[in-house]
Formats: sequence, C-alpha cells, structure tokens
Amino acid sequence: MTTIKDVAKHAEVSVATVSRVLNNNGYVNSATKERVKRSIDQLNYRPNDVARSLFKGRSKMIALFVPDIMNPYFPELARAVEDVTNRHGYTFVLCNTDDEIEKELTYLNALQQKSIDGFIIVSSTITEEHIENVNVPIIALDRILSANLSSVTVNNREGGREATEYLKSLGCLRIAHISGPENASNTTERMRGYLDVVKNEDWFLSSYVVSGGYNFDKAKEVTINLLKNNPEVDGIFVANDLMGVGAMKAAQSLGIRVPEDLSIIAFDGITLGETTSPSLTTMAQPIYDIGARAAEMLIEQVNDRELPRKTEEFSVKLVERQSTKVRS
Amino acid sequence: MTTIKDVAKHAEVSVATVSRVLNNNGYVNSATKERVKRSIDQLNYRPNDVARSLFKGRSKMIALFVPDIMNPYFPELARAVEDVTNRHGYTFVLCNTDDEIEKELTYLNALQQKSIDGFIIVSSTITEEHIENVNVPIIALDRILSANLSSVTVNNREGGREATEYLKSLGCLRIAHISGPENASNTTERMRGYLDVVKNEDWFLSSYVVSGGYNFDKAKEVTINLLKNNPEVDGIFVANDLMGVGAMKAAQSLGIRVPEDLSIIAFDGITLGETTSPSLTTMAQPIYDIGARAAEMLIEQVNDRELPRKTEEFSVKLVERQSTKVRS
DNA sequence: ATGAAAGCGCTAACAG
DNA sequence: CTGTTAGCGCTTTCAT
Repeated sequence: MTTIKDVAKHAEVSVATVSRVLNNNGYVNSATKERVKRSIDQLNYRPNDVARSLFKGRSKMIALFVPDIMNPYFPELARAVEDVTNRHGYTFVLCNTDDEIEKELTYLNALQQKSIDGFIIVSSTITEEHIENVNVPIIALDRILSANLSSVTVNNREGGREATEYLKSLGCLRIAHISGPENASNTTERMRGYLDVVKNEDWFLSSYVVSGGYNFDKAKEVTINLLKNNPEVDGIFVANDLMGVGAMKAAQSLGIRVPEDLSIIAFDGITLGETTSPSLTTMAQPIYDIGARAAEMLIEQVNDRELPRKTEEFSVKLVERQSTKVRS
Repeated sequence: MTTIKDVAKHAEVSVATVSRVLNNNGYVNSATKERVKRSIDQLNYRPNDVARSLFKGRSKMIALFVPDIMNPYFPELARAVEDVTNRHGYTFVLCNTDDEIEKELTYLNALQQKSIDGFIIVSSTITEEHIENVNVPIIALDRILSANLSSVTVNNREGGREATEYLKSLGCLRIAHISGPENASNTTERMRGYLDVVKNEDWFLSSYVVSGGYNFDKAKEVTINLLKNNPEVDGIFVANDLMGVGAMKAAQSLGIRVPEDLSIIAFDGITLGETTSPSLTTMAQPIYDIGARAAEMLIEQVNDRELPRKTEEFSVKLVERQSTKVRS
C-alpha cells in the first residue's frame, strides 16, 4: 500500500502539503499542488480511510436496521437508503435484526465501536432507554420508536381510514381487518384508522379484527378461519401487502372469488402486489421516498449535530387494482 | 469515549497489559487480569475498532455486490451472507451495482480504502483485469467471473436440461425459452441446457428463444409477442422466476390458460413463485445455502490468504407447483 | 509478568 | 506558502 509519506517523498514536499492538496484546504502553491497531484496519480495513491476515521472519530458509514431484508417491503427501503448514502460518500451497512432486541443492541454496540456515523432504524422493540447512550444520530423509519427521535413515516391512521372507506364506497357491508404485530406503531395506527370507520357500524364485531403478524403464512391461516367463521364478510382491509396476498390465497383456497365475492385492499404498495392474479389493490406508500428522506435527514444530522429533531409524515395513495370491485 | 488509557489508569497498569487481557494473549498475572477486567466493566470500556483496524490493516468488514437488492432473488442471498458474516464478527456492507462496471469499480476502490477484508460479488460485467489490483479475497457468487476466482454457483446447465425435459415429460410438443441477459454466465448456461434438449427436435425454431433481460416487464412483453407469433407453443422454460411470473401474466392477458393451455416452468425458487396464482413450478436453487457457503468460503480465505481457489457447484431441484400440468 | 515506546496513516495546530 | 510535530487508540516488539 502506498501511503501519504511515499507521495510526499516522491513530490519532495512534506506530508502536510500532500494532506492539504488531498483535502483541498489550506494554502498551497499551485505549482507544488500540481506536482503533488502528479505524484498521487503516478503512485496511484489512495488515502487510507481507516487512518482518517481514527483521527476524525467518524467513519463515513451509515447503518440501516431492518427486521428481515427477505420481507419484500424492505429491499426498496434499503435500496433508497443505499442510493442516498452512497451518493454522499457513505458506506452502507445492512443489519437484519429479526426484531430481536438483543441483536439490535449488539449491532448498536459493534457499530459504534467502528465509529459509525448514524443509524436508520426500523424496529418494534427498541425504546428510549436502549438508545440513551448512543451518541450518534438516529432516525426512526416506518415505525416510531420514541417521541423525541427524528422519524420518517406515513399517515398510517389516515391511510387505514381511507382503505376502509374505499371498501364501504364499493358497497361492502361487512368489512374485516387483518392486523399486524401489536407492538409496531404503524400497524396499530392502521387498525385505528379501520376502527375509526367501522366501530360504530351496527354490524361491527370485534371478531372481525384478527392478527396476521405481518407474515404471509400466518395471514393466510387466520384469513381462512375468519372467512369460515364469518362467511358474511365481503371486504377485508389487510394491514400490509404481504399479508394481503396471503389473504387472497386463503380466499382462493376456500373457493371464494376475489374480487367478485370478496374485495381485498392492503397497504404498502410493494411490487409483489402487481404480480399476483388478481393484482392487489393497496394503499401505496412512497417507499423509496421515505427511505431516501430518512437517509438525507440522517446525513443532515450527522453534519450538524445541533439540528433539532424532526418528524416527517408522507402520504399514502390508493392504488386500485384487481382485488377490489363494486358490489352488485 | 473511554479509551484503553483510561482503563490502564483506573486499573493502575500499563496500556500494554490492558491490551493483553483484551486480546487474551501474552502473559498476565491472573490477579491483575481480574483487576483489569473489573476496570473494563466499571468504565464500560469498548475498544475502538478503528484504531485496531488501522494497526491490523483489516477492518472486519465484508461487502456483497448485487445488481439490485430489489430483485427478489437477492434478499435471500443477502440475508444468508449477513447471517454468516455477522456470526463471525464481521460487518456486512451491501452494494447495489446495477450491473454497471463504473459503480462496481468505485465500490471496489472505496471499500479497499476502508481496509475491507473481502468481497462477494454477483456481477455480469466484472472481468479479470478489473480485479487484478484488488488484494483481498473475492468470491464470485451466482455467476462466474473468471476461471481463477473462487466461486459458488448452481448447476445451471443441468437444471436447464431438467426443466426442459420435465416439460417434455408432461407432453409439451413445442417448448420455448425466455432467456436472461447475454453476458451473465448463469443464464447462458440455462439456455445451453434448454438447447441440449431441443436443438435436434424437428419442431425447433430459433425464434422459440427470446431474451427477457431478467426483468419482469420485459419478459411479459416478449412473452406476449412470442405467444402471438407462435400460438402452437405449449410449454415455456423461463430462465428465472421473476420473468416466469411475467410470462404467466402475459399468458393471462392473452386469455391463454396456465397450466391448461400452456405449462410454464422457471428457475430460482424464490418466494414470489409461491404467492402467485397459479403458483410457479420451478427449478429451485438452495439460495440461502449458496449465499452462506460463499460467505464461509470468503472468511476462510480471509483467515488464510494462501488457501487455494475453490469452486463449488450446488444442485437445483424441481419443485412442482401449479403452472405446469400433463397435456391431455 | 509488566512497562516503555514505536508506529499503523492521516490531519491539524503551530511555527516559520 | 510550507514543514514539524503531536496526537487519534490500539497492538506489539523489546527491555527489564
């Protein structure tokens, strides 16, 4: 490996001068600057980032915590975060946490030992006390972790309301809800939105709300039970697309036609919903945008640690596809 | 940040001694060792990995290059690699290359400046000369880059043969193939397997092979053309599942029933193929296993730089689902 | 068994 | 405008 010393020797200057032209700061005669640049080229010198990091106490790395990258909601988020961080010269570290607090804490520690510059976190388990001794910026993404932490989310409750209203507008008379895990802020908000709309309907039964755990197979299973026990249900608002597809499979396995007998609307707007038959009507999040925004926000906070905490909420948008249909 | 110096002071020893207990090497009196450990605990000391990396010239980081994590084949691979690297104390860096050589070279450089320990690379564009001055181990994954580079792949040609034979065994009389990009070794092998089986059939036409570019929309489009121009086709072997789902969509849009009129078999075995209706018959790769194996192999080579290059090939397995059916 | 000190490669005062 | 030097926090000879 060629070092700054080699360059200095080759250009017959001091390492300080080389460092100055490298970082383009401080005064340096344009002639010597050229000479140094030539030496850098000739020696094909690349500064050692580890040495820089040691000095600066920052590594130009950013980490994204997701429960599981295999869940199809997260790749787009990850892609967005990587694009932005990369564009700003940061290295992107991906951590699968399985929503286990031990893994999360382990990552938090390990990465701080590497002088990581900040975290973007999707989590249902981390709370304030877990991060009180984290001394780099954190952005909560998709789910809110704590009131005084910056966050980027969508209007889940409003979206839940709109989805449910949409089913009503289609003429659905019995609308059920497949919810996600209890401890995730996003899914509880979606359920609230659903309840806002149906809780005063005379037909509403608490058994119309069942938990699918953000999981394809689980959702399929609970949907089968739901539809068996409540054959009158003609509309389902499912808390995310992955479960929505599971719900469609469930209906099909029961010989219930979607959308003729049953309308299904879900939430997220992942590509998966476009590939199924029928394709899935959904409340689409601007997934890429919220990931990108979280990354930008984090980088802003990394560059100015005094920045106030900020919380941004994006809007979801109804995307009508084939799994919903006007009742006749 | 508390440093090794603080611990040394607190335990009334030298930093060298603290370092010894930290790394569990060299002689150190068990009494003082205990004292040091207590100090470490009390001060809640965590060694600075950047300083370690600077000294060692290694960072305990491993990078995975994928074309695009949003392609549903890659999350499982990424998950596998992350699991293994994490288990061995490595930090996992994810890079989306879009199969663009400039991005790949930029990443290669940037990460070496960070003293990265090794690369796992899925690429169709990198060749030998691009990596000749990379001085850390590289494992090619999914696609072969160069003969003298370690690699982990599947038996693509054999798999292509089996898929095509399977369609024949079902009674398909005109079998087409949707292939991937020309420059990727995996997809050309799959096509070879297909050709092995059909090239001597008297019905075989070169127009039965069309390229879908490993892309959902493109595959859908070319399949529509294929089926319009060649309505006699009653079986398609598609080079991957993503395109396979596109092909199913295409058939449906044309009113061609799958599997009654047309059997479709694809390749990869990603979860997506289970969620569609009909679900997709496929030659399933052990995706997680090859990712995990590549990571293990890389770590072996990181730990012993003299290890010989190794190339491992896993087997694909026919998974019969609903998109194929015996001709009647 | 322990400590002193050099050095990993770089940056940023401080001098001149 | 340029050079000298002191670290950043750690590991590892080399003494003792």
